[in-house]
Amino acid sequence: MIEIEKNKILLFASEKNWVEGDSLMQLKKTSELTGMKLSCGMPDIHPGKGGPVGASFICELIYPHLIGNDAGCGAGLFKTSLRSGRLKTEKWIKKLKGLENTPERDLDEWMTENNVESSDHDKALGTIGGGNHFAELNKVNEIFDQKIFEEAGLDLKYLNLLVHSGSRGYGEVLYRSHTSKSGASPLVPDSDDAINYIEKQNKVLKWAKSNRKLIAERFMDRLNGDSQLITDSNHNSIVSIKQSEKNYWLHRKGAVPADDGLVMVLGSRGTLSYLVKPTNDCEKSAWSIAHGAGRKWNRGNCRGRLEKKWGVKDLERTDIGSTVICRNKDLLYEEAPQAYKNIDMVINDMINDGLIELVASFKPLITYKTRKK
DNA sequence: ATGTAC
Repeated sequence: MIEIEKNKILLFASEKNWVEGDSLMQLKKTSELTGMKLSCGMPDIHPGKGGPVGASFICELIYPHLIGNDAGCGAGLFKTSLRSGRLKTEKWIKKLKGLENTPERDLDEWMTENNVESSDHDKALGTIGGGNHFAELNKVNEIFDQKIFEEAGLDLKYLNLLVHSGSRGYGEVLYRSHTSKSGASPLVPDSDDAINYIEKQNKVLKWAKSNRKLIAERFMDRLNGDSQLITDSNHNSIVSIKQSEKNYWLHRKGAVPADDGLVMVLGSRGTLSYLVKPTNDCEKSAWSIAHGAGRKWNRGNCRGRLEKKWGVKDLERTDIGSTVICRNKDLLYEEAPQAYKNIDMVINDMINDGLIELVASFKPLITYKTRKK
């Protein structure tokens, strides 16, 4: 951990972890906002639109623009009924299609069964979305803590599904409800607007979690199997916390709660992802840990940097042997493993700072993004 | 990131 400003700005990264300068400038700028008590950069910090991605903030006020338009975005890990000893990868790839479309099943029934409140965004429920979102079938690669692994409900003999998605248009509407008239200005806690915003946000967070569950079910419908939730954590949210009898608002942007069970730290599609157990020492990082490898290149650079050396066919197959389903060519390049930092650096930094213990690692087999051009 | 924008 590097103390950029004593008790005010902390960076949970080692000296050898390359961190883009712009993201540190953003971290500093954010720390100067009115009411900001503590700003923490995670080891996967990189520049974002309203502030850095991969950061947690403890603040007296509420700043929606720091969270952005995808509140509730997160990752869910599901155990599937597919045996890991019987891979039918080619057959599965053929069967996986249409996940970007409105669900074919009876949504009303599903929403009732799963306690999802109806909203203007029902049609998007169960769809993956764009950007870095995906649904990925994976295989346990290594178990570091057998006891926690088993207690979590995982089993080496079965494949798992990792779903990274968010709140789709619902979060966008929430974001705009504040920023269209108030921009980057804060909400004052206990004001009607603040209460209303947080209430709406909490609905959005629930919706996004349900979205991941339905994506998992739709994915497994196509492979004639089922899925069982192991752990789900969002990485874009604002929650209230109490510290020495005072109320604060904990903002997490591309950072995962460290006080709510096991967490999947996402690699790129060409590397392992890690299931970790946050430690009680995470108080020092505002009860937050990194959400993934973190971008190395911004989206606009990727195709230009990679196209000469790697074609579509190359990128559809990763070094780790997994297959990527992504018919959108720009997106295929934007989300190439090369565009991300090394997940092992992020994991090692967190271990060395005492933030996490490893439970298991997972190797991707099929990463579904979109069949639409 | 987004039922994507002048």
